[in-house]
Order: sequence, then C-alpha cells, then structure tokens
Amino acid sequence: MRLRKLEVFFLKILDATLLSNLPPFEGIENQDLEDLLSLATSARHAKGQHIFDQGDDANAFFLLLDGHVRVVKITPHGEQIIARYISSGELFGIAQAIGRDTYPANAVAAVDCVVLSWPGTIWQQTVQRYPTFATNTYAMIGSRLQDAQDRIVEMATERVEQRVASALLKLANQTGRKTAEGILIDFPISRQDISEMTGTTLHTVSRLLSSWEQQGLVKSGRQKVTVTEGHRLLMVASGQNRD
Amino acid sequence: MRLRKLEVFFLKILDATLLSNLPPFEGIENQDLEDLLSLATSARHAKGQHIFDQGDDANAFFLLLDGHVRVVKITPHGEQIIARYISSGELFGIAQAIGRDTYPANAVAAVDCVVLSWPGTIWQQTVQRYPTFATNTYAMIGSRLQDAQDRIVEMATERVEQRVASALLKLANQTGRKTAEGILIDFPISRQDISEMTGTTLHTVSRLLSSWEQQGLVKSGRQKVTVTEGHRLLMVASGQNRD
DNA sequence: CGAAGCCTTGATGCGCCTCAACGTACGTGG
DNA sequence: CCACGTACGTTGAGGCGCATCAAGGCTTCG
Repeated sequence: MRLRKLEVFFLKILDATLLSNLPPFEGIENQDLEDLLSLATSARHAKGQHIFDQGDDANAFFLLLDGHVRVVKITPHGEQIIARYISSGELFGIAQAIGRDTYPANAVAAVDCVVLSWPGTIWQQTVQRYPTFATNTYAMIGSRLQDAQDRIVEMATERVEQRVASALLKLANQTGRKTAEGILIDFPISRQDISEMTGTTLHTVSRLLSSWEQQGLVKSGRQKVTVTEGHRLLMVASGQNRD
Repeated sequence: MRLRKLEVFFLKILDATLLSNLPPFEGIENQDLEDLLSLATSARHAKGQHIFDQGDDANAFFLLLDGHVRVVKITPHGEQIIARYISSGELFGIAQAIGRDTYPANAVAAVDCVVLSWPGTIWQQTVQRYPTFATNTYAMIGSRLQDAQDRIVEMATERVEQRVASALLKLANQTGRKTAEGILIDFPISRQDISEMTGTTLHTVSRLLSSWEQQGLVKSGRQKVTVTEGHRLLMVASGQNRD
C-alpha cells in the first residue's frame, strides 16, 4: 500500500503540477515550476533515517513530498526536544533563508518519506527570481516564530496536563485522520515523543493518557493516539477541567 | 544627561549616517538611506509608554534609535511573558515581514526611547528595492527564531536556577555596561521582569539573587543587577555548580 | 523464541509555587 | 522638603505537581 503511494509520486515527479498546489509555490507560473523542479533531486528516506543532523553544513534545502519528518534538537546533556513535525507539502531545512550555514536540529523520518532537495547555493537567486516564493516562505518562517513564541508562553504558564492536551490537539488538527473512533494522529508517536514535545517525562504522559482514556477523551495504544472527544480535551488544555 | 543624548539624535535625524552603521541597513548606499529616512517619522516615548499593543493593526514598523524596549506577551489569563528586549539599533514591530496584520505582543519603553517608524505599506517595496536590507532582516528574524527555539529547549530541560542565570548573562552580554563592580544591566529591571523572562515567580528570583549576592556572583538592588563573577554565574547556568 | 522497545503503575522526594507578612526605596503633592 | 502612598524587595512556612526511582507486563521483530 505504501509502495503504491510512492510510485504515484515518482510517476509525477517531473510534473510541475506536483508543486503548484503546495503552499510554498502558490502563485508561481508552471514554466517556472518546471525550471525549479529540474534543479531538484528526489530521495526516499526510510522510517528512522536522518535526513540531516544538527550541526551539519547546510548545503541543501528540502521539500517533504510524502510522509512526516520529526525535527529534533539535542541538548549538550543529550536530552532530545522535538521542535516540530513537518507534514507533506512543507519546506524544511531552510537554513539559508535565515542566514545560517549549519542546520540547527536533526531531521528524522517519522515514517517512510519522499523528499525533494535543492542545493543551498540556489536559495538566493530563487527568492530573488520568485518574489511570491519569497513572500510565502518568509510568512511561513514568521508563523514558525509565532509557534515558538506561543510555546514559550505555554511552557512558562501552563501545567503539564494542559501542555500535553494542547500538543495532542495540535497534532490532531495538523495531521489527524478521521476514523470511526475519532481523530487519529497519522503517524507513529510514542509516549516519549509526546514528552519531548511538552517538556515532561514519558511516565507523566503515560499516566495522563491512561487517565484520559478512562474518562473517554482519547483512545491510545502502542505508538498511536486517537482523540475521541476533542471538546473535552480542549477544556483540559485550557485548564477548565479543574473544579 | 539623557536630554543631551536625545538632542544629539534630533540634530542628526536627517543624516543618513545615522542609519548606515546599524546592522539592518548595512550595505545600503547613502542616497538610498536618505530616501528611506525621508519616509520615516521619529517619536519619543517616555518610560513605561506602550509603543504598540498586542492585537493592534500592524500599520507601521519601527527602528529603535535610543533606549530599550520590552516586548511582552499577555496570556488569556492575564499573565505576562517577556519575549525579548530590543536594544538601540534594532528593528521591531515588523509584523509585515512575517505576513501578519496585527502585532503579536506589546512593545513597552523600558526607559525613555527614541523611535523611527515607517508606514507598513512600504515594507514590500522596501525589501524588493534593497535586497541587502531584506537579507539582513530575514537573517535577524532567523536568529530570533533560533533564540526562541533555544529558549524552548531551556524551559524544557533546565531548572529555574539555570534559566535565571542564563537570562542574566544574556542581558549582561547584550546590554551590559562595564562598571567598577562588574557588568551592569543597563536599564531598570525588576525581580518580576526577570521572572517573566524565565517562567518563574518574583519570589524565586529574589531568593536566587540574594543567595548569589551572598556568594559574590552578583550585586543587585532595586531594579538593578550587576554581574560581578560572570564565570561562576556561567557555571550555575550550565548546572555545574551542583556537587 | 529471545531480545529490545514500548507502556504501565506504584512509591518517594524535592523543586518551586503559593500564601503571608513585613521591610525599604521612590516620587509626588501638600 | 517632608509625609504619605505605592511599587519593589525579602524572607519564612507549607504544600503540591511532577520528576525520579523501581519493577514488571506486553508487543514487535529478527
């Protein structure tokens, strides 16, 4: 099943319409997209594979065509923090855009992925030639900055319970797939992953999920979470569940 | 003394060399700077005054010529979080750059300030006309994104003691002024301000400063902090002070 | 079938918040 | 210039949220 999905992408790989519907390339002419595509390289990355690592020379930037990528920061003490998840259609590893020459985090395939990449050297000319691409990209960076600031506020003011609930809701909204039972987060995610997104421990996440499952807010299993009662989970996220 | 400083600025206000040494305008021709300046408005803001507020329509962007500006986020529950301090020479309130139409935070004069502002409508044409300005600006946004990510990692992995020490060191490096006793943070900053930068309470900050003062790492008074032993404070920040 | 990875659940302790009370410096108007 | 009010700072006592330590069950994969 997964293979079939990938084959479709490879068949379309030279077709500009592949890009034209993606947010970063909105508003760019088809001919220009063809030109861009001709400079790109496509690659598969198996689940768990590192696409690049924190500190590597940033000699390319990337577009995720299919799959999910986890962006992970490593602290000097070896702890991991998940900065964000990249969904298909998103740019990532765009160190050039922000004037860096090394990547600030690891990018790891959360599932098997298909990725396009361009040499970093063409970044400057690309943003200059396609102003709408530049605008789209910087708007995206802006929204990531916002996300980061919001997360700081969250970490500073909310309890673990609220942060974990928010994180699940965000994932469900971003990448959720509707099932009979509710909204399933569409890639394997462990208790530990969730704890690394929220600044807590896997133990606490496990306890929270157990408790929420008892109350019917979520259903969860091995590397799998389904939000069944978004409403009530949202109340937990906003702290309104305390008496 | 402060007045004299301001007068100097007003005398120079029409001089392009005022901008030419500032990072955002590095590499732009003097004539172009004159043009830019002719579109700008200058204003004084007394200490405590709000330059703009979270949620306001973003109809201008700003350059801080003199003073210090505190960027503050307000949570739905009314708590305040200090996102960053702006030093003189920095751009701020550049919502246009990241595709926003409202400001994401309050900007408050931490001391009496002199500020240039441009109408937001000229942002697009400005970045297109002056590519180096665009590059400089987006590099700065990138470094703010980095800062934010680093702060998330800090909040997720470090204890309060370390975060407060880091915050003081960062302030001392950014805006420190050398005195006989050590490096003085060059604007009024309260225990509460520090707590709002680090996600803790003014009580805990007070206790930490008292303890550090006893150990000779800092000297502090009302709205005033001097780092006397940066070395040892850095060890606290990195957690190496625990036995 | 064994090993490794993921998950659960209990017991314990401590870091830091919360609540409380009081001291001290500033500035503002009489 | 003094008196008062307000903002800022200190310090103690108590308790809670969550990390930490510990042990064991379950699934998946080679």
